[in-house]
Amino acid sequence: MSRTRTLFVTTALPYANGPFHIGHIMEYIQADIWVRFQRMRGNTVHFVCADDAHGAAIMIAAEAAKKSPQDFVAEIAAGRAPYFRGFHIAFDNWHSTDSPENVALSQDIYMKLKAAGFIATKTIEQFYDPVKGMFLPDRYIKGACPKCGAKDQYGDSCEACGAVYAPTDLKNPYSTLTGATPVLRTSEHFFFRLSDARCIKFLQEWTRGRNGQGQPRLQPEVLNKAREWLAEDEGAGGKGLADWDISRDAPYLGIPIPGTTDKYFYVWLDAPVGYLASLKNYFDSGKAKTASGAPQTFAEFLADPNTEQIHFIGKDIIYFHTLFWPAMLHFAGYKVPDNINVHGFINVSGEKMSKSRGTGISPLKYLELGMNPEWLRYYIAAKLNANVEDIDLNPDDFIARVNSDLIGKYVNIASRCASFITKRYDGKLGDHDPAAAKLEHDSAFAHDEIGRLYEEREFGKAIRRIMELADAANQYVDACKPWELAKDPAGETRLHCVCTSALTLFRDLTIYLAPILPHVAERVENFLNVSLAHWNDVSINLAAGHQIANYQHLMTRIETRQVDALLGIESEPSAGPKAAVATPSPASAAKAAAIPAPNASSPSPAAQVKSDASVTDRYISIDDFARIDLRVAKIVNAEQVDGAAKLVKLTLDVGEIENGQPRLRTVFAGIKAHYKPEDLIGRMTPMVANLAPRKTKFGLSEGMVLAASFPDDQGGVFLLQPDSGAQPGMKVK
RNA sequence: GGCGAAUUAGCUCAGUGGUUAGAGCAGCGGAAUCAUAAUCCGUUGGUCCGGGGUUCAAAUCCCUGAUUCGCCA
Repeated sequence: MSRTRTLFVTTALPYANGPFHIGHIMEYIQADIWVRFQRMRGNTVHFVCADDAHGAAIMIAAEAAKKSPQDFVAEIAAGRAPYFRGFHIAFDNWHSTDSPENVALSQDIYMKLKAAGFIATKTIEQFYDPVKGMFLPDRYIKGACPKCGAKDQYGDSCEACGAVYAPTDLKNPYSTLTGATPVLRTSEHFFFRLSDARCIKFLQEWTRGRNGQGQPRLQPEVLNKAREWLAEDEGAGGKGLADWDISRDAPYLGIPIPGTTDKYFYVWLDAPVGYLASLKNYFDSGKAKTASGAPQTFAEFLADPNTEQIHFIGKDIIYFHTLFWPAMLHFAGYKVPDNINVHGFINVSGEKMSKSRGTGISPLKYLELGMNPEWLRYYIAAKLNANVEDIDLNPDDFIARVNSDLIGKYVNIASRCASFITKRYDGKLGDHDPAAAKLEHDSAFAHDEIGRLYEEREFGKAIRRIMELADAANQYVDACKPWELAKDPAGETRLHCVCTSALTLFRDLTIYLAPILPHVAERVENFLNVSLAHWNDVSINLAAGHQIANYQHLMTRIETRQVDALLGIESEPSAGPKAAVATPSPASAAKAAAIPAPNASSPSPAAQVKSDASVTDRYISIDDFARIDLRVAKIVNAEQVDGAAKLVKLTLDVGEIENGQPRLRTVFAGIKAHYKPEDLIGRMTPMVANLAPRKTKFGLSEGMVLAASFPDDQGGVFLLQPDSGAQPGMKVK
């Protein structure tokens, strides 16, 4: 086994002016999967990120919200945790660029660049808002297009005719902050001399370089882009890199530039330094440990030549991470990144977002609807590869892929074998089936190939390979027909072997899926009573006599209605006979939206007051609620269902009459563990009377009764009950 | 405007000069009933965006057009 690695991994710093969108979550999931995989390989990983808390946009947004920037950012930051918990994203540390560490590091880097002759000054002319008393970022200047005269165009290009120009070309320009006519005003700016020959030379080498593992530092598409910027190709006009303006005049929310009284670092200078600030904060807290468990300082860690520095980012911020960032670090004498791993954007239903509509899928709403985070982790992993490609979250595909792969193929293997072991062999495994030896060997042997795919961030290919193994395992079970062996006393021994081998294959699959499905993997550890923490655990033999726990279902299927609810699609009114007219699948008719990848700290987007989208996502209308036909039901009978683990069969009187007779309904409720049937008879409870009937193994279920519980039913399940006096059939409203 | 990327089955995608273009899912037909309906076997389905060219041979290389998406000025 190769020696273990020490990794410092980051995701792009999110700009602290709004909650996370699906693009952020995608990036975090991608990086989290990769980090978990590295840890399973025995590598030491420090996985950190931070809020990007500076810049004009936050300053202006905070002012609009009548808050201090610190309070404004603190509120955003306080809302981060539910996303991480909810989606199993395990950062070691989360910090802020508005922190002492970041001030010290940014100023140190600047001073070193200055000492090395990389800082120049130049007087430039910019628009200034005389009312507000500040220089205006381009984003806050509008005016009429100089070409076609269209009004209210931004200072870079015209949305009406497509003309491109400078803000100073606008006719009748005005400040979007105050409406005032901006005036041109000069000031001295500081520049990082990217055009310096030393810089060009360094970047040409760095971009083409390889990391400590001998792999290219940049993906091919990213390298091409960088080479274009570096004007390495013939015919590029030899324009090369322009110096980078790194200062902003007061008032500005940022870090003061040493030696000045009224100038601050441009937010994009101190934003990536936030990676180091968060790491330093983590080391200073004493929580960071070496592989051997010894404490280590931030300085020691960065000075160690074996430390690998890896950044996950979206394609929109390649420029900053392949030019400025490595050059800044290098010429300030800091360690440079080993890899910049770039991903594309995530679209929803193949369509890009319309800015006015807000975001398409709210991660928070996903969680609030009780949807399983590992569904999304799996689907995103299945779509991700190592290329800079946009991926598409297609609702129908999401449902099909997750249900088919995870429930149909993967979970099913455990589900179909476990009961034999529990019921017939007292929960103890048997010998392995000699006929499965090749299958078990192939499965364990695949760990190299699958590991390589994870390492290369080819998660989609890894999943494809894993599912081939799942298919093989199901075929094996099918060929051995344990249900027939079970009928014949002579098949007893072989039945034991077959289930043992199948569960071994399931164990392997769980290890392979563990970076993607950490919560399921934990539950399988309990179920199989083994550790699955290491990639090489696939080679450990599950011995005869090994005790396993009772199987509990590991994952349920996604239901279309959940995805519809997530997308804000209203379901068909179910009152009355359903029209036999073909309607497009609700999911495929999803409101299209695309979300850009997390933009580490783009200072350009205006400080949109963007709470609207999340607010409208959070509520339903009274009409939505009225669609649910809630009625009081009397439980006239309740009985055990043979063969059902959780279900109780209820017979309900909802006050309905059919052909002069009371029409009673049958509902299967998953409350067996919490109520004795005989205690239920005679009780009143609300039920959803217009829930679409659903076939179960035990008969048709015509509605559902309402009960309260936490997710996973921890702490019990409690049937609701109306106050005394309520009669069957009364509407709940 | 210049440069670049993408376009393959109903859906999501593999496939960078070599049999008759593949997979998963969906669909269809069977089988099975261990599994919280989950499985297995078989099978339908393609103008590889359009057009032209190079080649014994093109989804693949070249030219050109369309659409989409980027980067740059």
